[in-house]
Amino acid sequence: MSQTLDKAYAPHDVQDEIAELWEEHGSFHAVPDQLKDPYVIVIPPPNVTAALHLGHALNNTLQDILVRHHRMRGFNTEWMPGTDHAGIATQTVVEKRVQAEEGKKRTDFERDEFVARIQAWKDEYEAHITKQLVEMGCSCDFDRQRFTMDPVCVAAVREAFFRLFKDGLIYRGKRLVNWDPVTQTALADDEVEMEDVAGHFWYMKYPVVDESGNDTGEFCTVATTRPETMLGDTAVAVNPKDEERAKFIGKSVRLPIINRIIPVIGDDYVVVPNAESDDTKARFASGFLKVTPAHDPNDWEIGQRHDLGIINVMAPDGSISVEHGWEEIDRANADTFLDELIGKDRYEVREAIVAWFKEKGLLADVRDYTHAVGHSYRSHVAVEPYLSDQWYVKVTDDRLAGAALDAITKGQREDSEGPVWREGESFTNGDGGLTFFPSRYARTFQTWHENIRDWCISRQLWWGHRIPVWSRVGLPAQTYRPGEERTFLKTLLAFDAQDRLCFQGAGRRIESDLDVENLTGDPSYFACVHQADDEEVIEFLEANGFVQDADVLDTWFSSALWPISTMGWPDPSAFPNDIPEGNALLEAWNPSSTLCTAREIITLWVSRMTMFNLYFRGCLPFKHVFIHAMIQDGEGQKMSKSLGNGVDPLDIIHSHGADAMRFTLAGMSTNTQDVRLPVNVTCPHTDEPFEPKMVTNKAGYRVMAPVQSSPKDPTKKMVTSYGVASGEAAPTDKMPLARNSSSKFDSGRNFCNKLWNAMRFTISNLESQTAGEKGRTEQDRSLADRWILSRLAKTVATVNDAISGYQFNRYVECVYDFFWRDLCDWYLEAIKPVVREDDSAGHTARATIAACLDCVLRLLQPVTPFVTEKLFGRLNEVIAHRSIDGVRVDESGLCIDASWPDVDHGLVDEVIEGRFELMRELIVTVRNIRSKYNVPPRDVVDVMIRATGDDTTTIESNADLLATLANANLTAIGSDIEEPDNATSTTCGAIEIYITGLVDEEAERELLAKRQSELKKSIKALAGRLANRGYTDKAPAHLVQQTRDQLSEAEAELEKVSSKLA
RNA sequence: GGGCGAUUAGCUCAGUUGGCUAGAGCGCCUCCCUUACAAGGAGGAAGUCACUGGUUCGAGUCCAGUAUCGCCCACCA
Repeated sequence: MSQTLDKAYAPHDVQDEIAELWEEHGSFHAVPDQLKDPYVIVIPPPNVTAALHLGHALNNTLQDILVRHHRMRGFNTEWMPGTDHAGIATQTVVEKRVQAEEGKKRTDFERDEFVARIQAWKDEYEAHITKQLVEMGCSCDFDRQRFTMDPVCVAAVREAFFRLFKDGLIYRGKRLVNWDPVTQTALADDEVEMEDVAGHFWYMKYPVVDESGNDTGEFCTVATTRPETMLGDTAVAVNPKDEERAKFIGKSVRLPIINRIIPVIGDDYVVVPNAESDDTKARFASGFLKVTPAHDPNDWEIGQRHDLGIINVMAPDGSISVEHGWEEIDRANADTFLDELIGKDRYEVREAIVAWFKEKGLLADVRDYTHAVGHSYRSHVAVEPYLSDQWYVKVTDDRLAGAALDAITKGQREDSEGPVWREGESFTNGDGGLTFFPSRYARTFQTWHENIRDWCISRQLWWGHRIPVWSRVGLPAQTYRPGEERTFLKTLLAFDAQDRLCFQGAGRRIESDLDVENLTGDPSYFACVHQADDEEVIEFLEANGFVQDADVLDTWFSSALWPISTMGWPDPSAFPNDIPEGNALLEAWNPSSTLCTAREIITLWVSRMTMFNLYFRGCLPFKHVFIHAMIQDGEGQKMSKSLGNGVDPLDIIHSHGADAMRFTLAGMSTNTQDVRLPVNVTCPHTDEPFEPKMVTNKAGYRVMAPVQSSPKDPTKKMVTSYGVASGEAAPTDKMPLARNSSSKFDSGRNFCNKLWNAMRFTISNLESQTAGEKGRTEQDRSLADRWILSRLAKTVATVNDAISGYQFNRYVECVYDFFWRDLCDWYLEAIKPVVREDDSAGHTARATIAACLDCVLRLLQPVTPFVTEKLFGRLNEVIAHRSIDGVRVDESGLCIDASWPDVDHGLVDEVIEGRFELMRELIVTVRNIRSKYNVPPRDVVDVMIRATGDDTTTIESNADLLATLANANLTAIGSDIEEPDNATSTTCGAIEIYITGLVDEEAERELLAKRQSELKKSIKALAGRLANRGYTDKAPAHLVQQTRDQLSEAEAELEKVSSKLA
């Protein structure tokens, strides 16, 4: 039944109803369809750490625009949603929450028990995120929603790990991790906070020795901020270019206290001292660098380059220890002073060592020095670089990084060699290479791969994919009888032959009997188990003293597989409930069409997906990478939960509606890299705005304090520390957070309302008349009809072009201009007198407006789906068949399933547009006069017009437009009109306008004088340009001609204006 | 330190192979509640396009440098 539309668009009355409608129709679901071209987007899975913020809202709005657009164009369209387990971030949040609410630490729980806690958090946030997506109107195929730890994804992770392990692309290596000695856990880089510390540079003298170990009397004076690590020094380095000190290279020094003889080596890394330098380091450097590979990342690198020894001098709690990697001989040779240091804290030892050097006369100098030191965000103590064993993916291999480089599309790769993908191994869809939008980001991708380092994939966490490797590492030494061991290994080989297991020993793969025979009693085998559920293999290993690695994989390992794990790779048939289509999914939808993401993730994610997809499936994960802007707050900081400045899209939906939010966000999506979005806070109970308080967050930025209102007293606002990132309270429970909003979204809301009312007007007119078959043909069209259809044809073309080039702001602005500035401001006003008439003009106007508005709804469906769907349904009730000559639109029950407008380019008519433009200028000129003379809106003015040629015909035959739009009655027109006495006169280009009955000399002179000065200025500029020989000779002929025309027109008008003033 | 980007109206931003007499939304000023819409309509004011040079007939647009700001990566003996 036909409903009446309310006077204003109320999003909340419409959104739920429309969302249900889409769900009933299953409009979001897709199955592979060979008859259609695929259009597939796999969502960048948001972290389950926290609710989505406006950055996600932008990301998802743009994806939804692409998806809805392609769906309407008839593509086999799939948008696959899901979430990421976000290892460290999620575990941290839950740890904080448990600590805050129960006062317990993670280590107070069993591993399984704590993982269950995290799982519960994940369930809660996954539900919230899904709700946010639904409310935003995202047309994701929720039937296929995935999570990075779902069984399908687990299977993919196991397969990928196993294959890489088997192919020698996963290996075990040493790495310095950020170690927190208090909580005794490793920290991710982003959990380390830099704090400036007022410390010292100590200059310590190491005696140089000769071949027999006797002091030569020379010294190398090293400069350090961390004297305590000297116990682990294994070299002193100098820069070979350092003329003064290079002579020491090749000599040796005796490390004080320890009496270890260590070499002096040459390495470019060392800074040459320079007291005048701008570089602080050069001013403080001594030229001799103590090298402690076990306790400093750079020293580690140097150690690798020079094959130096690695001596860890600390226990996990940060005390000095000789139990974690010392040679016995070092202890034996050391001074007894060492015994006094063992077991003491690193800072205590620092002072003791400095005192010792001073006492022995080996302390050359001490200088104050303030520098940044990494601190644990948890315990706030200085982080210790700590040596540990980790798993690595050898991404430096050509099969990974090399393949990713080759994937960059021709023209976006710097060295211009183009795609180097091998002959015969064409990309699945033959589309060429990986293409970035905007193209500059291809460079980020390229440089990353050119400088890539092996990827450390193990994390000391509980939440994530457990590393599928079993070993005896770290267990008490066992006795192995060689014979039994051989039998054991041969059993492993048998499993290997069945592809159920793969193992490495002594750093390489063991795959034959010969390898087994050659093993020389080193029991540190690493066995990778292929299938997660292969109990037989696991039991066998564990029965032989093997235990599974305690670590989990880096989150990005499973994310890297996202485009294929979501589709069931490697074996979809194992998951018939999740993927009933089997292999058809991967075949049809991998590679996907577009990855839509933010630039921060190019290295972490885009790179790894590309490498893995190419390696495992031989094709790209996606063909286009679209990088959109980052949303910043009003202070220019990135919007993120951890900074406490995130805004929940549901807040904006509350204040402005989902469509308004989407419309504004899409309109902000320019090709710049940052967008600022100032927000203000409203009280949740009254929506009254109030001034937010600014606070300093942990990163040292000034941010808006999150605000909550007290549940007892809604009018009382309280500033609290932000809930979500710090793991305090979920936004859905306890006290409601105050809502954020921003006037930026007003334009979107206003637009939706305008659309709503334009439709109300149109429908009322269509209802009042039979909306039949009349008026659809070309020949009955008026100037206004033809003009608006010409504009429509151009608009559709521009929209198509904008969307295919990911120019979302252009798309939105273009439809905005057409709908508001052309259709509403001019066309609707122009047809008002005729639109209700039962004549040819009326029929044509009705058919034209119905077709135009139908097209507007379709063009806008991708960006404002709710309001357009609602109005589309309403329009359907009034008139189902809306195609007219040149404009083809199908009859569809739902806008989401409707066809994209098909408009003949032949409707574009520049002559018609020129005529309408003439009328428009005329009307604006008359309005301008009316305004200056304060003529009341209802009063009709009489105008006489002097014009020539075509202009006369155009104006005469469109006098109705003048009457309707300027409330002006054309009394006379012609080339021979004489200026009446009782009239005010003005010019509009070559046309002269007299408005009779209006006489105000002063006002008229004022207007004319203003016009005169404008014309003079213009003439001066134009004439100046033409006087320049360079311009007339070299500029394109049509431009020169245009300038001449403009000049003569302006001169003619100036003459008229001046004569009136005279 | 390496890379990327920004600087245009009071605010937030457009301006895609140089042709601009520089635009939009919000805000501001004047008038209008005219039966689609006051979340609206008509009219208006407002910018040495960060600065300095260069290329060009012509620079907001291209090049070099300076200043300020932001992001990513690496790092801080």
